[in-house]
Amino acid sequence: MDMTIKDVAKIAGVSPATVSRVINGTKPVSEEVTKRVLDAIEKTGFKRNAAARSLVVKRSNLLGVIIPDISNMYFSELIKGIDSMAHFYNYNIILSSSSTNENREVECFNLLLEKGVDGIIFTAYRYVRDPIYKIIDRASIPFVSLNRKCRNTISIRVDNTKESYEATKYLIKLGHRNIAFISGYFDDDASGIQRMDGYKKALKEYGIPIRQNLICEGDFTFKGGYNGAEKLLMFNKDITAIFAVNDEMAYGVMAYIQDIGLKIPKDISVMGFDDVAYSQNFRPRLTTVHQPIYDIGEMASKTIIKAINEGFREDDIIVKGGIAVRESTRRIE
Amino acid sequence: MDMTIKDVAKIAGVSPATVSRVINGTKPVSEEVTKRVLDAIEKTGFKRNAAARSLVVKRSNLLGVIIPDISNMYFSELIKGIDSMAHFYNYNIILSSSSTNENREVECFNLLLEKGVDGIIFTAYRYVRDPIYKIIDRASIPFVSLNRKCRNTISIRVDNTKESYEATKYLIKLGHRNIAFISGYFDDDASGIQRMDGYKKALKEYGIPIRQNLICEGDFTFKGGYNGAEKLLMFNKDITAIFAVNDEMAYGVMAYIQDIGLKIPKDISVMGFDDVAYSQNFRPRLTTVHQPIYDIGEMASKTIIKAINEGFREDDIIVKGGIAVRESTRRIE
DNA sequence: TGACATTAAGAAAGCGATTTCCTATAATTG
DNA sequence: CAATTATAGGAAATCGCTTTCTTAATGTCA
Repeated sequence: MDMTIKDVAKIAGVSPATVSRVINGTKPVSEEVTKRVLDAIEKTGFKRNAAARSLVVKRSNLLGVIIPDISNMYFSELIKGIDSMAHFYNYNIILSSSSTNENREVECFNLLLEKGVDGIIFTAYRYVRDPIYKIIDRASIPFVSLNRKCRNTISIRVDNTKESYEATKYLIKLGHRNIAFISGYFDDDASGIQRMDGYKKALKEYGIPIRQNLICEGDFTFKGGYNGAEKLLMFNKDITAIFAVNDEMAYGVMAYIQDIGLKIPKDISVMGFDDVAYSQNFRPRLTTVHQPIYDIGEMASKTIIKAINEGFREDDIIVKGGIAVRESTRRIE
Repeated sequence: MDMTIKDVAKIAGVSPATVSRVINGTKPVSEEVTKRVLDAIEKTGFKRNAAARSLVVKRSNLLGVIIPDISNMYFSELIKGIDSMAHFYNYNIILSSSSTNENREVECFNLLLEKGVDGIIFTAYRYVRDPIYKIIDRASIPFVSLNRKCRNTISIRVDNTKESYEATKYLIKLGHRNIAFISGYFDDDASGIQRMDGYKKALKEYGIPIRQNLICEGDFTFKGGYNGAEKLLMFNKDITAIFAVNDEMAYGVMAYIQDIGLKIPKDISVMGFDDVAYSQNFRPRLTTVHQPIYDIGEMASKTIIKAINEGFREDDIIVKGGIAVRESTRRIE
């Protein structure tokens, strides 16, 4: 049923080697023979068998992508960028949702490795620990880690501390003093914690005391933001601004504020982080730290493909962020 | 560098065949030998080469997934379901964004076929035409088409006409008579058009004249919804409800309404379609036609894997929807 | 105890491509 | 024009695994 290169060769009256040469352009083939081969391919609808091919060329033109939750806008935009650039370079991506589960994450790495991907782009959920480091160190392909520095790996990320520092400073300059913060997991070892560092640094710089009860642990979900806001506002009536460590939580915060009948930004200013697509759309539009998410995705693909071809395995690329000022924050006296 | 089954065999002091049997459990191997093989695998970090394997077993355990835009919430939830169930059955998914481009769509099919996927799940962007039918008819793997009936293919979908009819009826029963409709593309041949049919059917049934200027062509994007609302409300001051053919456009509609200072649902009711995750979150919460998106994804995986194993290629599965009543609609006199 | 059935493990073929090595023909050159 | 060099295309090896076909060893039964 499915045609092989031999079938095509027979029909075109040439050897399989010649068919291969026509397809890949690896060696000159006369015009006349080329035409015969092309015709045979067209006629048979032949598609070369990728398994057989990668067995000999030792490349699959497949990129593995591991992310915690594909239905999170941040990740879907990222993937869109990754896929687009991968496609440009003739790669396809194998997607693997690690959920929010470390074992599953390890499983994803192993599965992708077994599938013979040429490289893996991943965003670790919470931390990167020994089992994953062991896999990375053993494997012979390059890895790109997004949003987190990671040994033996190419990392691409914004300067979380700095961006968060700037965002906090922006709120302070608007006159806010009682700025609450909804973080990621306290035992996270990357973006969440770094963003908290930036927040604290800005407060310190302006001589504003860090109040532990204005800092609330979050989980990057809408509900986490909602609950965080509830907890914060219930006990701290003086809060004038809330800075959430990602946009999804910021929208949760806004929902709570709206639910208790307050207005944004009149009563409370809200600042997010990430600048996912809907933050420019949904009302009120969110003031947030902009990450060029799609571009980071594209960069990840481009970089890993370069790494595959040139053989390097480590780098640390910082991309620029910036504050997208929109409607959810305002100046106060 | 990378270990092969031969290396493992040598270290364990057995033949490659035996190693294969231990890994796959295809034939009994004595306990003692099994242990030696397992140890060797552990020690070497051996991962079997998927290319070599699928070359002989003629299966890749890979599912192709083609969707127009992964950064659209509807599709990302879908993919989450697909991936989750695929993982359960030991499959991985290769994702391919077709963008909103027919040529690219065809390319995606061909690329996935070449990669040797065992089946393809797709959501066509606008219509399915000859080039794609040709591919489907020629291929020896099963296809699942989401949200659209399609020849020689297993389709899974909600009854768009019926659900849309019910939604419109719901608005009518709330007292609305001047119900505007923002459709998909007018030349779409599936969900968009079917949803419009349902809308018209309900109006007819209640003796409400269909006013062509209350129907506006949309494109499934936020901006499309926003612009549509603008166009509709600019010229038809009597509109009391707007029914958009998907949630993203419904949020665009709501944004426009808010921007001109009107209130939802006090001044205008808004109805969506799809019930993506954020529709339960963002305020005001959207009243919308519920599709069990994640479940449809799971079902797609399960069904296609069954089709792969049992060899069938055609079916038409209708899943139940229903109206999720929330905050964006209200009763009027 | 001899004949037969069972069982574990090895040898070797084969999956469908690519690629190296080789040959036959055409082209080039002194 | 003979000798050398280019060039197109074929034959066969190879990639790493699975699987069929054997074989040797053990167990069973009359």
